[in-house]
Amino acid sequence: MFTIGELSKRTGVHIETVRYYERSGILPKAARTSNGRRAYGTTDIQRLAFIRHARELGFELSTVQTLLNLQEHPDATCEKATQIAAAQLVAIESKISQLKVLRGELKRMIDGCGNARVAECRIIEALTAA
Amino acid sequence: MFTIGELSKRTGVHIETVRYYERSGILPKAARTSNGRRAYGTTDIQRLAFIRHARELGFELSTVQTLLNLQEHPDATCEKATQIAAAQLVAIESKISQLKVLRGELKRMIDGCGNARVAECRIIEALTAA
DNA sequence: CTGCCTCCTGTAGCGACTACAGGAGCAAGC
DNA sequence: GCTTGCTCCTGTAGTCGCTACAGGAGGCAG
Repeated sequence: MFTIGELSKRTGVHIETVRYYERSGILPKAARTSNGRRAYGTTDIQRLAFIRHARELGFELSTVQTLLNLQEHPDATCEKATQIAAAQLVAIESKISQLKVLRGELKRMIDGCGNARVAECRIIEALTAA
Repeated sequence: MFTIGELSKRTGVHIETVRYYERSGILPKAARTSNGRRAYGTTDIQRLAFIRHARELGFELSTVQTLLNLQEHPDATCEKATQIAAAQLVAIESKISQLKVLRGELKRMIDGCGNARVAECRIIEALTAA
């Protein structure tokens, strides 16, 4: 059993975020020591690490909740998990291609700008003319 | 002079967003007709289109504000604009490469999953083991 | 005159945190 | 024994950029 600070260090999740997770129900209400402090065990580390990794992959908290529910039913088929991951993949790919368009536009703007006066600035112009 | 609805249609910015922009100071307080409705002119379309385009490029509203200020001083050098655009380019590039990493990880997860039971699911496993 | 459309203000909600304020407990050092 | 400083607690409000109401007024067409 260790403290919230320890849990935070071991998972890289801020203390306040841990408390937020508990409040929003994605982490169960933590056990308490006699003096009212939250006490965590290895199960909690695992769950929090799962959440963190899923969040890093861009899953929303509600989706992470679904994935956690799946994890707790090892005998079910993992169709749903595949479906969720596939949807996320599509979302990420569309975000990538969208960002690439923006990158192109920004590059053109910057290249076109001779660092002269604002009046002739390609960057401002590009935004104005849009 | 036209209404907020007209302005909205012409720029593709939602009415409520226009009012939000006014509230937050990035658009000046609109002129009003005798019956209290907001009245806009071509200058407003231009400013709003500028904002919209800049937002689409991922600039934050406060940065858009800075760019608008620049636009209003045509005789200044556009160093600052270049600097802002360059910073945005860096941010977008880092986001792209980060997303590519995630894409790779998601792909591997999905490929590894044979749609069997959750217990053997590569997706859940990948998240758990992280 | 009855709908219906647009507009108005003001406030609250979203997602996922983040940042306090104000207070309690506990260990170490003087 | 007392101070200092650390971690912890709760509760609330702020962030960003909208978005979504509620509740009401004006105006036009059938």
